[in-house]
Amino acid sequence: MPGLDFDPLERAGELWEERIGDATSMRLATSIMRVHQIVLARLDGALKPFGITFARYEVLRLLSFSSSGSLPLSKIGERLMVHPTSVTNVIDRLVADGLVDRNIDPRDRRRALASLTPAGTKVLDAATEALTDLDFGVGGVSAQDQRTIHELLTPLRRDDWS
Amino acid sequence: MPGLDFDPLERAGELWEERIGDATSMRLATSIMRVHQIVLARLDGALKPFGITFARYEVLRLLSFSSSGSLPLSKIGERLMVHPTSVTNVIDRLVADGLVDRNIDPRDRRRALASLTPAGTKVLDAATEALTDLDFGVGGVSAQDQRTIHELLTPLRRDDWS
DNA sequence: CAAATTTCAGACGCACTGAGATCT
DNA sequence: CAGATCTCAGTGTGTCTGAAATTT
Repeated sequence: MPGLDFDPLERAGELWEERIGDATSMRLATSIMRVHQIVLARLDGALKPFGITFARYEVLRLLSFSSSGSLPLSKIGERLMVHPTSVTNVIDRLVADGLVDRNIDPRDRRRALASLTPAGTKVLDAATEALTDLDFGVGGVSAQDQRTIHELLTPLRRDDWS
Repeated sequence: MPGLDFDPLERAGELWEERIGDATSMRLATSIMRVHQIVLARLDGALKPFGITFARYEVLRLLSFSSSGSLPLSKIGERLMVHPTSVTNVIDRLVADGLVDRNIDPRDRRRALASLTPAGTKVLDAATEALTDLDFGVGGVSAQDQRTIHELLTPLRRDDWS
C-alpha cells in the first residue's frame, strides 16, 4: 500500500528548509491535513455498515447526551460547529433513514427539535462499539501521547468558546 | 464569535466518561476533526485572493520543488496522497486558470506531465508569503509544541510509506 | 496479451451564499 | 417591526466508483 519508500511530508519539509526557510508551521499544518484524511477514512469505513458517516454519528451521539432527549437544530450546529444549512441537511438524511424524529417545538414554533428514534438509538450503540473497538482510528499512538496531542492542539480551537 | 461559554469537546468528553467509558481516543479523534476544519478554513481564506485552495497550493509547491520542473500526474497523486481522478480534477482547474501546463510525456505517451507556467510561479510565490505570514494557521501554538505535535502524529501516517 | 496511466461520467458528502418563509 | 430560526436553491470542492481509451 505504501508506494513510496520515504515520508513525503519529511521530504517536503527538507526541500522547504533548503529553499524557503523554517518549515515548522508548514509541517504541522500539512500533518494535520493528512492525519485528518486518514482518521476520517477509518471512522467512515467503520461506520459504513451502519449507513452513517462520522458527521451523522456525532449528531446521534449529541442527541443521546442531551438531558431532555431532544435538541433544536441551532443548538446542534452550535455544539458541533456546523453550518445551519449543513445541520438541516444532516438531519434530513437521518430522518429519511428513520434514525431521528423532527418536530416543531411547541414552546417556540420557529424551532425544530430533533430526537433519536429507537432505531437511531440502536444504530448509535452499535456504531459506538465499532468506533471504540477501532480506538477511533488513533490507536497507532499511545494513550499518553493521545492526551498530549489533544492538550497541545487545544489553543487552535480557542475561538470556539468564550 | 464564540456563542458557547465552554469547550464543547471537553463537555462531550465528560459525558462520554460518565456514560460510556474512557474518552481518550474519542477526544483526540474529535480534536483532529475540528482543528482540521479550523486550520483549513484559515489557509483557504488566506489563499482566496489568489484564486486557489490549499489543495491546489500543494500541487503548485510540489511542481516547484521537482528537479525537472515537471511531474507526471501519477507522481503528484502519490506524493500528495490524492486519488488519481482528483489529480486530474485539480490539474484541470489549474490549467484552466493558466497556472499549470499539461503536456504528454514524449518518452511514455501514456503519461501527462504537469509544469508551472510563469503565472503559476508568481501566484505560488505570493501565496507562500501569505501562508508564512499566517504561520500556516497554527500560530496559536508555540514552535516547540508545533514540532512535538507533528512528531507525535507521525505514527498515524505510518502506512503512507514503506 | 496484461499492465500502467489517465480520463470521463456520475454520485456523494459537506461547506457555503443568498434568499425566503415562519414565528416571537 | 426587528430579530431568531429554519429551509431551499444553487455553487464549489474534493472524494470515490466504474468504465473506457491509450500506450507500453
